[in-house]
Amino acid sequence: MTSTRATLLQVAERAGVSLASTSRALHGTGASRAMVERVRAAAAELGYSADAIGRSLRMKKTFQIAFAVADIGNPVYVEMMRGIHEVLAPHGYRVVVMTTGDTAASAAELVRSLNSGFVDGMVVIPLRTDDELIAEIQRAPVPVVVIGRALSEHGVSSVSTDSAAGIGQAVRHVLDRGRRRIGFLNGPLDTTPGASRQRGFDAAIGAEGVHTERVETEIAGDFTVAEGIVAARRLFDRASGQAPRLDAVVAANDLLAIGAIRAARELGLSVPGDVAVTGMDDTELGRVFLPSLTSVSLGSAARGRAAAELMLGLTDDPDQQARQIAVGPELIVRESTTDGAA
Amino acid sequence: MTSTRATLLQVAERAGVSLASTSRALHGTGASRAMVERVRAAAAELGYSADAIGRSLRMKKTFQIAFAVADIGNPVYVEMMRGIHEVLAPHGYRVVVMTTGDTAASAAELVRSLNSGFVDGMVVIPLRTDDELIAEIQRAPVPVVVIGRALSEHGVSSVSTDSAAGIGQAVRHVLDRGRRRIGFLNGPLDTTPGASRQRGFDAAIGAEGVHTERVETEIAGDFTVAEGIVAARRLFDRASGQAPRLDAVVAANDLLAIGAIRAARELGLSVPGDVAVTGMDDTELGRVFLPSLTSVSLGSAARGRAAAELMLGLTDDPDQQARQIAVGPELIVRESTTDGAA
DNA sequence: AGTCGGACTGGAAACGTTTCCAATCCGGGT
DNA sequence: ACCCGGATTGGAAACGTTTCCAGTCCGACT
Repeated sequence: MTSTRATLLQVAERAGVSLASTSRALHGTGASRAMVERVRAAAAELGYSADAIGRSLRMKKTFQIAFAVADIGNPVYVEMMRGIHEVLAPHGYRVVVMTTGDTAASAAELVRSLNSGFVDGMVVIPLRTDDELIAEIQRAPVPVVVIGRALSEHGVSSVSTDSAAGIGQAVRHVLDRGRRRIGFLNGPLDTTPGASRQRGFDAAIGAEGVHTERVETEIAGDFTVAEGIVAARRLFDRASGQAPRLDAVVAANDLLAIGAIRAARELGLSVPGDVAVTGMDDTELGRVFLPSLTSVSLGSAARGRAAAELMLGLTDDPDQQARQIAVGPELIVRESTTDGAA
Repeated sequence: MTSTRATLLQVAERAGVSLASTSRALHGTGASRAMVERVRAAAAELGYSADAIGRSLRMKKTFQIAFAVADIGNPVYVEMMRGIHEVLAPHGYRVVVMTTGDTAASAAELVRSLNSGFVDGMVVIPLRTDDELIAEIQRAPVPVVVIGRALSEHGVSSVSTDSAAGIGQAVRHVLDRGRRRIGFLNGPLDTTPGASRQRGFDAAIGAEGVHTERVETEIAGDFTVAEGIVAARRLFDRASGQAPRLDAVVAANDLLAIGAIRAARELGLSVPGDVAVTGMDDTELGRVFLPSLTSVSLGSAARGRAAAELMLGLTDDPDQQARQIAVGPELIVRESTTDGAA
């Protein structure tokens, strides 16, 4: 019952050999069979286990990767974290979670904190991106991988997904099902996802050969169910007095979509009978909801895994060229746009 | 554009003062006004920021706390992590996430890994607990706080909740609403939550003055929606041929509850009309579900915060007496047990 | 038998920080 | 003018590990 942990030096003394040999014997290279055995025995007797800090100091490697998001607790981020952890853990890396806050400046500060060297790299999902943040990423002392916008022009490694194209898939899907009066429920336009999804919607509606009777866009205060309900009410209200009621709502994420469904129910509208609803992100929430939610999967776990793979490559060779990986969106059709009749 | 980060020694040379004074000036105690200014200036010019590893080695403190759960990704754990992070971050602690795997042995191994000293403490949520795990916790070189079972008798700090009492609240609630044919949908009995919730259910049903017409228990293979659906089908099937159909299902967590609702819908049963359903954990999933889910809140975020507070106390004084905190369960009534008629 | 080379070992330095201890400085009281 | 003490300062050690370098040993080849 030693109150203090055994050190390598103590193992060395116990085994009656030098510190250097002890290290070699335990770490594994260039030690004789006999030496290894002898040292192992001594280490076992003392219950030795190597100190991570001492090792880190000497090796200049912490075996830790930071994962920074605006809000741990958001299901999408959680799934990414799971993906990241899944890839990194088998390689001996620990994952440190951090929160960026929701401004680009606070994210930049977090990136700057990498200077203290507590981690070998960082995977970050900035809600908003500006030049300062990009500059900070470029001058970071360890590899940084961005999940979100593709940043090839800045020489930053990133994992992106074409959420604009994803919204396009959703729009075409509801058009295919004969809907012509379409509402788009988006989140704040000054966020990265908000901006690109708006772009995707406008492009899809404006595309060659698309015929609609009515198109409305409404912006929610945030990407949450609560804000989704409020904004969806406005959307339906706006559409009410006038002639044709909306028969489809394309939402910028699953939470907003669920908000839309709840608002529709309040008005006595059935989903998908009166109004079809699509979400985005393919969260568990949407999967188990009633009706289950048609949603555009952006491959959260896949993006997390991809980011982790990129990171592993960069930690091996920090000077390698920045790479971009794109994960394709995929429409998952479920009950909220299809029930009974085709 | 120095390719390598500045070290304290470089700052000292630049300022033309000793290493010791430089450290004091930046860290803050026992340095003259002039010295502080001089060193600060030099540090700023070099873009110096202290190396976390060097500091950790010397101070024997990592400013990191581990959070270990079976499965990051489970909404309940995520909320706890958020609570933990919320309390710890302002004190300068980082949170390292780790997965225990679902056996007691693998959790024990994780606790043993604390010997490498990469972290100042650990908050762990063991799915299963055995003597080895407890022993490992007791001999850990840093404070360990357990969320789950109260472990006062072993001198282990823990944050617990009386989920048995919580199930009791749910049972009484459905009884109050006139339901008499009650099914209990539980998860595996060899898990900590499974065991105590079963105990709570049995106690509530067996309590003085409780009148029921029918009581059934069904065990799902896991605490998931998918397993919940399967087990709920068995529950309803079992009840079918015979006379009175179940009019309430008490589920051991929200995921199982949602599984029960889906299974009920398959059979054409309305919720809460034909069958009332309660969950446990008060997850966002349940909050936004349709119908919104009556659920027993075990205060996930609150337990996370409490565990973090305990941890802060222990890192200040590792030898202080182990403490136990209990967070009371609270029934949150929503649509799945009440709609229209009282 | 003498030399060469490979395999192994030990000494010592280095990673970047904080802090103990001794030394220096300065002003004020005698 | 001298000494005392508080306030600052610098030197050096220490935290625990890995790894460079030089040295030792031993078998094998000429």
